[in-house]
Amino acid sequence: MSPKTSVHNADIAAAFDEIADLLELEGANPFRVRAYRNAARVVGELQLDLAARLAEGGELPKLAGIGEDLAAKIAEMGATGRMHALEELRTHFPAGITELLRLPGLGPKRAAALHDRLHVDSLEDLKRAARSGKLREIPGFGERSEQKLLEAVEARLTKSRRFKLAVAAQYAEPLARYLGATVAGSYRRRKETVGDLDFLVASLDPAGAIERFAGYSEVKEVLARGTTKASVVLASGIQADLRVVPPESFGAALHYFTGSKAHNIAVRRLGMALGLKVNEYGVFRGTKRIAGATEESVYRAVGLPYIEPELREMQGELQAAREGTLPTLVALADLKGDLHAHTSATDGRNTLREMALAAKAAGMQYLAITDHSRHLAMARGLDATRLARQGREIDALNASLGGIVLLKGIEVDILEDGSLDLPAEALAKLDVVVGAVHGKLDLARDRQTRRVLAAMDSPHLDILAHPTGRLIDEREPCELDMAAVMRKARERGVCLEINSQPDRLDLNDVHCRMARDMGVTVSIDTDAHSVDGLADLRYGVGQARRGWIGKEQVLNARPLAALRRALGRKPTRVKEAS
DNA sequence: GCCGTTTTCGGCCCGACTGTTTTCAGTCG
Repeated sequence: MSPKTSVHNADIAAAFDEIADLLELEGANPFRVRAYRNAARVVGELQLDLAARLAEGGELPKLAGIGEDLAAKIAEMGATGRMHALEELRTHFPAGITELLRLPGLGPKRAAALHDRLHVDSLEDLKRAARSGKLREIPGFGERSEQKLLEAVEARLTKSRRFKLAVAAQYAEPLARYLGATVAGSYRRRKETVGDLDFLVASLDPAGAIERFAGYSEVKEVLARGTTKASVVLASGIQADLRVVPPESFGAALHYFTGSKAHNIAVRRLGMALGLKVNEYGVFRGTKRIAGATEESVYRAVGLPYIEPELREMQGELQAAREGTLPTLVALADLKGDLHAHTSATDGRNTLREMALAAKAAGMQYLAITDHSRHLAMARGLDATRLARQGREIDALNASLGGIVLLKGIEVDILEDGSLDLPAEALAKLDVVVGAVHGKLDLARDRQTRRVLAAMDSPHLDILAHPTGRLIDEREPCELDMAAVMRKARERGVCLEINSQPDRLDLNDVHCRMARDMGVTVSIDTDAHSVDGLADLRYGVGQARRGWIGKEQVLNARPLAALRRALGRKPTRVKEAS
């Protein structure tokens, strides 16, 4: 087989991560492990498709943290679809062992102990061992960790496998291009994770389209194959369905396969009330097709204006459509800049200058540099002195670069008592202060809420970053009274961030809608840790759109002058935090 | 395993927290 096109950056990243896991279990040199982890992150974030580049006979670009050895492993995987070193390592351990490491509170040392002493090799094994009370008998474990692990493993086992939107995109986009297809389903609705991929092709030659689909180089297994539809599993494990319809049905089919199911049912019901039949082939009066070539025509036939895919969740969109009050959703092109980004001064990988040039190339008017503050030791967070020095560097760059303005900022830690991790004098000199909770994510709800509300009472805080701290499928959101946070945000003129990192998407869609309904301004930011991270903005935009948010409610949809006015005009402190 | 040399070896972001220990290893960010 020629798997050249079937390897994506996400696959290479996953292989490196798995090697890192297995090396850790073996007790390998931690710096070697870190090299693999770092490489996984670099490759995973990269916008350039490495295997495609290699397949075209191109050279691997020089990437920071990828030396001779790792480059050879990437090349091997690009050429063969496999990585020998990984397969060799796998033979040292049972297959399920790495999923244990994904559990919070379980690292390589204790996972190895479980394996060695209890033969726990999978989530199922762990559940049994924890239930039988055997875990607590192992040194390093106790009653409490037994209980916590049991909860974690049960939560994990009840979740079906879904792919994060940005990962799914790596598989969906090349296949859509290959087929000349549109991706429908929850992918088109920009849900944060997707279960499978739905492709739609308008063609008078369905057999040819099906043939081409089944012959795609990444197809691992053909589950079903008919004359107008087929289902396959791709090498990545994601299921892909193709439906082929004639052009006159394309809009109806696109509507049908975009969903959500509840939205479709409601639209069909509207049609029925008008004596119409709505299905994936069109809108029919009796046997006469009266609409279906475009989605607009389908909606028009049932008496509605076009409804954007992100809104089709039965969250009031039909009523709003009837009343003519559908929102005009924010679009990527509306955003004028980014207010949360890191540099190599802390845990970013690119310099100030590189970030500035990349933001300019991406068409941004401004980019706020918001490195971490001192409390985040792991990131070598900035103290007031280093922050001031960075400010001078920014002044110099702003004087020399054209076409992009760097704003001076900080991602300041919100400490456990709600105070900010830098002195007020230092914060007062900045253009924008982004505050975030990093440690102590597991405080009880009332304490966590008090902490965040107190931080928002600071006259310096402009934006509350990734408000819940969740990591999709990895870490639960912290316990927070979001309604109280939103009320405080509105009262204090603090913006809530929609963090665009594909692992975060925090605020999530529900909270975005809440912010919209409560009139809270949001800021859609990348939290980029590299120049490639700037491209994640579209994922934040997707969540904002799912939350009905329009550009007037987005801080960084404002041009620079208006942004500066907004940042400078905060309500005065209303009352001290108690 | 990478990197940058002080050029072929030695350093590599490190402090806080937790539950377990009784002085700290493991985990996290």
